[in-house]
Amino acid sequence: MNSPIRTVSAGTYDVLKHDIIFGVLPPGRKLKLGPLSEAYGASVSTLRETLSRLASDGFVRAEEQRGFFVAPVSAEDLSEIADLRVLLENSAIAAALTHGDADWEAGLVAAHHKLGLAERAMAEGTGDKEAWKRADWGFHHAMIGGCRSRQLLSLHGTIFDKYLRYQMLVLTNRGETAVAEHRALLEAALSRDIARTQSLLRTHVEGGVAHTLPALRETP
Amino acid sequence: MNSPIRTVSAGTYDVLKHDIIFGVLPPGRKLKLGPLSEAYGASVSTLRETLSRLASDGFVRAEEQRGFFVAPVSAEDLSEIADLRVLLENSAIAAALTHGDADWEAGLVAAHHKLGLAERAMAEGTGDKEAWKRADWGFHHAMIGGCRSRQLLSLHGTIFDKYLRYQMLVLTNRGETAVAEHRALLEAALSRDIARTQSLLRTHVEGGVAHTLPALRETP
DNA sequence: GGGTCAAAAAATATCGGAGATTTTTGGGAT
DNA sequence: ATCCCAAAAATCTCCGATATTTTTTGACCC
Repeated sequence: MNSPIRTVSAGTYDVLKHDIIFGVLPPGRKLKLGPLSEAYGASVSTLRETLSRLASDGFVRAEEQRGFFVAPVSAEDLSEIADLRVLLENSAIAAALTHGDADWEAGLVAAHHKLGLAERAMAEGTGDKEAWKRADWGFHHAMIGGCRSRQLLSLHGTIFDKYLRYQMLVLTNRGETAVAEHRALLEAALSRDIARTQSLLRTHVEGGVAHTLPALRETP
Repeated sequence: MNSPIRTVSAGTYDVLKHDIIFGVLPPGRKLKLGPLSEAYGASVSTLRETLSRLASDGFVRAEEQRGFFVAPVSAEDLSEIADLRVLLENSAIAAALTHGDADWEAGLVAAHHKLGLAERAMAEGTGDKEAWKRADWGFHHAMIGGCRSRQLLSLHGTIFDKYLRYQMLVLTNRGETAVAEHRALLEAALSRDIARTQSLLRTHVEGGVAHTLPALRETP
């Protein structure tokens, strides 16, 4: 086993990003360097580096001479992010369904199985919200993993995380509907039906947005 | 007049990004913190912050414990970036041609006029390569400016800059061809012909790639 | 000649503090 | 009560120094 001697910066980046996505640090929250330094065990200089990176990714807003804030949320922003996710993910789907080999199919089936376990656990109340969403990411990422474009995968990853933050924010579980959509996506992908897979994805994402938007308006 | 009291960090970010895009710092070049600190007039800590941001944007590669490097280039990478540019820009074009108002049309015509001046100056040998490319960016950005999605515009801006680096790297000027393509793009956009504008853009970008790829293989 | 290993050199990652800027506080006038 | 302004507090920005890691050097052995 190789021991990943992570740097402090990389470590706090992960934790901070996680805390933003999963709502520990709510949208708009002022990120004061002093307190954060203590809370996350990194010096102010290191934290600035981390926050600058998160600002580049769009999870943090940096205002010169005024500091850092958790990126705000809005209905328009969610709508833009969802549109971009569909655009990028559908483009990747077209490429992946064209180029995908046996390994890709195997990985996709495996990821769907894990997702199924997580979804069942959630339905029974024994699940972990975070593990569930990680499995969700795993499934979608396995599907587009065969697209052969690092740039596209990288962009999609960032957009997916932004989309995920909105989902975690309102904490909605579409239960059976999402389960059925995931199964349909798997089948369409395995049968290499690009148009159908893309159409299912669009429905999948738009369904999630429709579920999220009302709850979002309550707590802006 | 608002006084732009920029921070050192923001300033070096701009200069560094510029130097990468315009080839002052060639692909793969090791970015040693000490020398850079002297050259760009910022301390090591501040430079780290800047380089981290550029790494997030994809212009710099950061390897833990080993430092920073200018992002490498490759034919595959260019191909991916060009595909993404077409995907994002065409999506924005559809929205902009749907929503664009009088201000949008006026801005587009103005940007095209400026681009024409810059192109003519280049043809006569009196032009500045950098100003020319800025005008190019101005035109394409004016076209998609009416798309109403900040997220999309932001992503497109980054991808455009990456594409631009490849163009500057091989220093090719397609002259008359590009001029004609820009005029055709303007006319198609003003007549709100989405499909035609998108088709023209794809040709425009793929033409640029075709011109860039051969020269790229010579100096990898 | 080529490979190995340890010490030296170089470069990075991190920290704490000094100086500059913004925000808050609180007294006094309208 | 509200507004204004100066002083104080809080905060950000930046730098130089220290600790840790990687790379280079070169002596030694096979």
